[in-house]
Amino acid sequence: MIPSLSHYASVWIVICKSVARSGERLCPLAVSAKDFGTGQVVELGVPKLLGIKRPPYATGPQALLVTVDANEVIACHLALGWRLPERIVDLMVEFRNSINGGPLPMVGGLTGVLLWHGLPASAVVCTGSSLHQMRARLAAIENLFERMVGTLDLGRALLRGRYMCAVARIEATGIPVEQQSLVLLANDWPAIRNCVIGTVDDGRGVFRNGRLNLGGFKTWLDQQRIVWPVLPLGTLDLGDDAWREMARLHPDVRPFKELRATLSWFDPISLAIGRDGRNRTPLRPFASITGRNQPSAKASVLGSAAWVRHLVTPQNGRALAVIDWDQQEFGIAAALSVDPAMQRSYTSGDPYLALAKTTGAARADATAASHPNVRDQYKACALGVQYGIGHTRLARQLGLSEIDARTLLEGHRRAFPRFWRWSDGVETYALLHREQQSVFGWRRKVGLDANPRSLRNFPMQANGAEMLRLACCRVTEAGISVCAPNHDALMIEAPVRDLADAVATTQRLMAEASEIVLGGFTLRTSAKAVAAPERWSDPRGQAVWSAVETVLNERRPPVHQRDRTCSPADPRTILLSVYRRDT
DNA sequence: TCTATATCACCC
DNA sequence: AAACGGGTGATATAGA
Repeated sequence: MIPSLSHYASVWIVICKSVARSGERLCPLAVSAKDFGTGQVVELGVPKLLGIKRPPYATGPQALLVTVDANEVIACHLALGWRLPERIVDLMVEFRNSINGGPLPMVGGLTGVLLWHGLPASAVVCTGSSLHQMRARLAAIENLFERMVGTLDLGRALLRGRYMCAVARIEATGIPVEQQSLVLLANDWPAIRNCVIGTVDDGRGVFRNGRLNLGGFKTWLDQQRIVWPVLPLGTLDLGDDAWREMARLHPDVRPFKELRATLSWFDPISLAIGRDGRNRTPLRPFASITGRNQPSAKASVLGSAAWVRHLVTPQNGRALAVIDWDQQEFGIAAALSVDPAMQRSYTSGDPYLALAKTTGAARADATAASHPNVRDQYKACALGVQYGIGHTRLARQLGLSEIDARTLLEGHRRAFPRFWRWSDGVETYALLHREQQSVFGWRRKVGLDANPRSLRNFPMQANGAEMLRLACCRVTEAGISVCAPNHDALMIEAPVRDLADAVATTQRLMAEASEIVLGGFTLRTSAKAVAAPERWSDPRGQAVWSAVETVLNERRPPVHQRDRTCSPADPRTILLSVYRRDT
């Protein structure tokens, strides 16, 4: 046995074969495992697998499980009712961590990793019986483990493996969506979309043929006496910033802004909805350079335009809550830079106003209500600094002169000098060591041509991801149903009477996760909840949702029919599966 | 005609 | 040369 593994009673290589239709829970087909010490092999296939009540290998703290898709293995455990492994290492995740930020293998999957390490890969791509393929995979993974084990940071690899348990649980839970509206949308989206456009446009000719009609838009702007930002060539600036700013200044612009996403790419058929009406998408953990999850945007209701979240509705007797860290990245920067002024700003509860006060732009007795504009400017400044914004873009974003934007940024530098020294150090360290890493060892290789703004942002984003992963672990391990993580937030679900407790527990665990990642500095959280039969709502998507709902209501069956279709004996889910695109 | 790249939407 | 980080994805355009 390899020395670093000597205190494990057993080390098992485990692989699974499974199928997962879009939106459905994963379905196990086969499990193969090999005892790394003794060479004993266990092979379970379909019907036998389903009759076995416990895994054919140890799962306690003395047993180490090694795999290349921990999520799949754990999902199989969940589907089979097996207890979950307490110590699991995912070699694909560890490989990704070892090369992250540098060039990727030419080939994806296990094959690419084997080739990268100069190990034979032909056996895992060869055709043959299912059992033969499983054996070839198992042998290849054993080789790979022998090659990688010396370089593994086992403690941190186990933390990432623990997160995979949370991922499998969350993916199995999914987000409840209200199916009648979804079925109506999926059934006739092009027509409904046109009706929604018509409702929002209301005869003004701003939209035509499903897209913004420039002539009609200009006419409407003239009528409204709205002066729209113009690009150097004289054409209207239809970029994101211009829309956002104009929507803020002119409420009538907002519905048009919200409509743009709907027109350009939303398609209800693409949402991955299971027959039980839950939105399940692979979270794709560690898919981004910073270690964030990266679920498919089109398959998830959380990845679509904000109005789509109005489909999220808890089932009867249940309730949902979203809990997010307040100003997470600002808080991380304050903690890691150990900037006392920045930490005081965070702790004050309103970092942006606190910054304005520190610079002298607002008096000590100012409030968000009394100084909304000053607060907005310092908010944009503080958020922009996290991404390394320059004065030109800040000026454009806020409609200020470049001089004024410089003054804002200079105020940030004077208010938080320790943060700026730390940020300089982050960039210097990354370029010197050609590497960055989060507090628990999510690494990124750095080239000398790296974008300095990316280097300076990495600690905030990567440690934010670390914090979210730890929270996912602790909240799911506390027995709370987590529907989805969302970068700085968790969506949880519980029976209505239990929700308050679940929210309180989640908030406590998220606060503790922030302390663990940030060395004692606590981040606040905020919660928003909704109970059945109410639907989730998002102010950003309100206008388009209202139009969608108006169109849908004309198409809903009359109430006496609706009662029938809602009864358990006649599940609407059958309808839904008809419209769902097969994988 | 197909693929690579760029642009512009959205999310955090 | 660009000057706001990390992504997904649809669509348009350029080039083989």
